[in-house]
Amino acid sequence: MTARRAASARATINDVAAVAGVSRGTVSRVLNSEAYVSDAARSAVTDAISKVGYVRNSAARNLATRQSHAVGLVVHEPHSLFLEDPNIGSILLGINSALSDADYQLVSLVIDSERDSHRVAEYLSGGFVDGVIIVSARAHDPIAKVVAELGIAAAFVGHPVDIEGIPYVGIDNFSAAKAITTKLKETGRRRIGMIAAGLDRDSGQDRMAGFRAALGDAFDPDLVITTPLYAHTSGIDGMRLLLDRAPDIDGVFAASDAMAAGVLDVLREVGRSVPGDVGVVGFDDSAWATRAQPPLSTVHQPAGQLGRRAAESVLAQLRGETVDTAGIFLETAIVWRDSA
Amino acid sequence: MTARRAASARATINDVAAVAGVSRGTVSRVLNSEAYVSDAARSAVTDAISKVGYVRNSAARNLATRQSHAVGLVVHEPHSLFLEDPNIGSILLGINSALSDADYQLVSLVIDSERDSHRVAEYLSGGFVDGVIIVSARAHDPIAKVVAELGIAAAFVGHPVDIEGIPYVGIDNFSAAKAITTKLKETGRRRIGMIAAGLDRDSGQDRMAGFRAALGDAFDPDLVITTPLYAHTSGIDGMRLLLDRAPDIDGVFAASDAMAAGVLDVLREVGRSVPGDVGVVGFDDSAWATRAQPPLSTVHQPAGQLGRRAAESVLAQLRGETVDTAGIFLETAIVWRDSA
DNA sequence: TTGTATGCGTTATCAT
DNA sequence: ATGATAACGCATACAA
Repeated sequence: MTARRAASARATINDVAAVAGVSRGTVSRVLNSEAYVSDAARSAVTDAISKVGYVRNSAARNLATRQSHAVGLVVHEPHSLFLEDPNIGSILLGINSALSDADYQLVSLVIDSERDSHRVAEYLSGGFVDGVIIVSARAHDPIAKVVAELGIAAAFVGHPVDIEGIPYVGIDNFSAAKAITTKLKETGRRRIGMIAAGLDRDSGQDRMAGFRAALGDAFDPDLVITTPLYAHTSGIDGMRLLLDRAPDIDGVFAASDAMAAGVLDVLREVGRSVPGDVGVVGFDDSAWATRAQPPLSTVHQPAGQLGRRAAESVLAQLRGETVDTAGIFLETAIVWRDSA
Repeated sequence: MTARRAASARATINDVAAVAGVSRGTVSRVLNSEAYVSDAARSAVTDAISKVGYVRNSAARNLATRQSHAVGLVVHEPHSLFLEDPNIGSILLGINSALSDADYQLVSLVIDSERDSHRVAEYLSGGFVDGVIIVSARAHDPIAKVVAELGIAAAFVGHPVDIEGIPYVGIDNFSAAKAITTKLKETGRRRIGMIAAGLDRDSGQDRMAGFRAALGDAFDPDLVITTPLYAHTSGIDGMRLLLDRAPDIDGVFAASDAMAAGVLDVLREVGRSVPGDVGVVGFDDSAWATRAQPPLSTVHQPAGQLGRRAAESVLAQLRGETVDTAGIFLETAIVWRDSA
């Protein structure tokens, strides 16, 4: 057996109009639920629609309205994002949910190569989408720049440090980091270190600042290890360094659960108990946190809401509303488990 | 500061034609790299294109050609898939890569509600996409049925048990399961159990059959625990049951790494060493495998290739080629680590 | 090799 | 409240 292509001719508005005994204009009006349609005409049209099995042709509609009824989601570095970022899935679901409610289609634009980057840039300027959502852009992001210059409706999830004038939604990383560090301190720790990452984004900077604020005078810059990636291996390397610099360390704040898991591995390796000898806290409340031994105390991010709010911002812009670009910050919650 | 909407009028083929001093037809020809265009005309057109900053309007093109140059990826159960399935990210990347090469746009259609399901079904019949790829459909999947009836170009990643006539690409679950079970047996184990899942798909059935085939006469149906989900908790529950039924068990094949990790947790809890007392093997070669203590011996899936081949099948159908629907099976590899 | 004319299926404008 | 009719921007068959 072999596969075949689509066939059957599709019904058009003309067919519907003919069956309903009205004009195309009237059909179009009921399709777009406009006013000024008689009940008789309306029911005749809806009957005809189901009778001929009409479904509207989007290409023609997009051409006529100059809108695509689609919103793009730009996904950079898909490898690290899809395989490492614990929140991306929930963010995507939140976006889809909001868009779905408004009958917009989500189009995922994944950038996995230089070629993709060009294609997507062209895609965005080509009218394929009415708006765009960008997740975790880095500084000097070329696509983000294109979007800013184009003036297309857009929103960021997470805020790139070098782009202004585009609304964004994120969490208050500073307060969250400060809160969990404070809680860690309150378990009686005296020498607390941090493994910081992603300093090329606001989020990374703010987590570090929150840590520092929580410690106040007790803050020791030597006890802060910085690393580019939020990866498991970064946690391992970071903890080794920390142990070198301060053998008497008794508390660690890792800026991600993945890194915190690495910290745990090193601690087990050198025979220090958790939370007995050392208290460890993470960030994200990802699968890493529940999987770890012991399960991690960490910061929960409202990932789904992050996506939903970003989508709603784009939708509002599309409706012509004026949107504040100051940034929306969603509440986080501390989840206290057994690692501290 | 406030955000604004798109503005600037876009250049059309007419503008290009005017600047280049040729007709629209000629411009269209060089755009589609057809033959019968003089070098002079071609270079004049390309110059004009960059001069006026022309980018083609897809809606108009789609309307004229009656094609969308887009392929949909239907993603069901996004929660479990994005949050649990270790391979979905790589599959998506493989699809995108193949589509990108052919200048097709990937459109992710996520189904997260009844409403989504209807929208997507309509979307598919509405000419928004030329083809569709469906990942891990279950039996009685409504979307899969719509696709089958529509006769639209399509391919499955993984094979739903009740749909015929649509090409699919997957791995040889039977052989893979048989191979890793055999290898586990060869480490000297005598009482080997299995935790099976996803029996509503070919993949789940085949893994169980492979396990049985590897054991031959030593196969004991009492040592096979079946569970619907490939989840971590399923592994925990399954291992407890197994321990009840066969306290002398010394080997376990879990049908996913997530479940194998659960097995490990239970074993640690009851004080049995791995791989000393019990040898454990998983399936997927996901992050679970490397994160586990000890790291899991498991079956590696060529996830990226899975996606790529499915996309290529759809592309071939779109070119009008006849495609075999017998199923394509990709090679797996055993990754031997420390858990057995 | 190139230009012209027509059609793709909607929406939107203007009469009626 | 409804019906004609003109865009929308491109591809393409046909003529030249």
